Amino acid sequence: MNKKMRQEAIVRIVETETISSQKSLRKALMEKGLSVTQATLSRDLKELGVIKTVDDEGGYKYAFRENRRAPFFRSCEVSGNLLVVRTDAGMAPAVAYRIDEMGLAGVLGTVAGEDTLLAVVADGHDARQVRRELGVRGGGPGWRRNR
Amino acid sequence: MNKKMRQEAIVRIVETETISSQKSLRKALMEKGLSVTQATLSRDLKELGVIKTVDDEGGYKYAFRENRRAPFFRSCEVSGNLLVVRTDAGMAPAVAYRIDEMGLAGVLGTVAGEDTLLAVVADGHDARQVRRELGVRGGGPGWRRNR
DNA sequence: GCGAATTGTGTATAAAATTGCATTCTCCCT
DNA sequence: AGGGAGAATGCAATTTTATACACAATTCGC
Repeated sequence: MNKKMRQEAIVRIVETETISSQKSLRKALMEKGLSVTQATLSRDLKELGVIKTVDDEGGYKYAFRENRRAPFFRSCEVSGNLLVVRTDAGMAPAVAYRIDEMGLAGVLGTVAGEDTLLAVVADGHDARQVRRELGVRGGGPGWRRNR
Repeated sequence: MNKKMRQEAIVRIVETETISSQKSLRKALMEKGLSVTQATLSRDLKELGVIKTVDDEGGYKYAFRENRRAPFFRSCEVSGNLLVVRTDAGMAPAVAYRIDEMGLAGVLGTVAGEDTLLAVVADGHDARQVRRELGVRGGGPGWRRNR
């Protein structure tokens, strides 16, 4: 998929270069052979949690917002009535706890290992729908770790 | 001096209300009897380090750029050779894991309950220093810096 | 107190970001 | 394979934000 590659490229660029407008980010992507409109960048940045901050010496610069949703979240797939959620090592119990806490109607319960957890979806509920309710966007590891 | 008052008002508004454009911030200031142009707000926000972030439910919202701690992190106090870290419910193991992962020289080990964890600091190391290394900002709420 | 330098602000405008809408692409289900 | 639901995206228009310039206010050295 293309969105994924593009967003990965954006992550890299934002991390390594000083970018201060979507236009110049677009240019940087062009140079990597990725063509995209500025509107899409606006959406990507929102999705990735990239914000325009003020750097210490008075300029504007894009950066990742901290407080990202769940830094430890890796991916979430559907299999039958199960959600298989992968997390950073050791984080599965915490994520499971959070899911339980949300009290989604369709979730019967969760069981967590170290970096994987299963959420069991009730008969009559759509696992895919539950996944959506969990707020899982683009599926895969678009979610970035802490540093 | 008026700038000071105005900026204090801005701080208060940004902290307490959900503002997502300079125009609506301007309106909020109007209601407090402070009249100012959008251009000045742009400059004020830059100066105060207020940025437009993406909130958890997909909207834009102004916030201070300094408030950058993990959402699950609540507080961290020092007592003797212990760090007592409070977290959101269920998150303590995950946080403990992260601290272990950092491999700080002064940390002998951690033990986590549900929303609290202890990190044991080795003799000869300063717990306060370790706390700093964990990236915990200076004491108490309301913390903010302006260069 | 007086001029020079610095700082603050408004106006107008340029630059940047967001969004409604239409279209296309991708899965997933039968 | 075919169809339908969502997701992704471009385009265009709009909204939002930043800044160049001019001028007023304040501060600082004397």
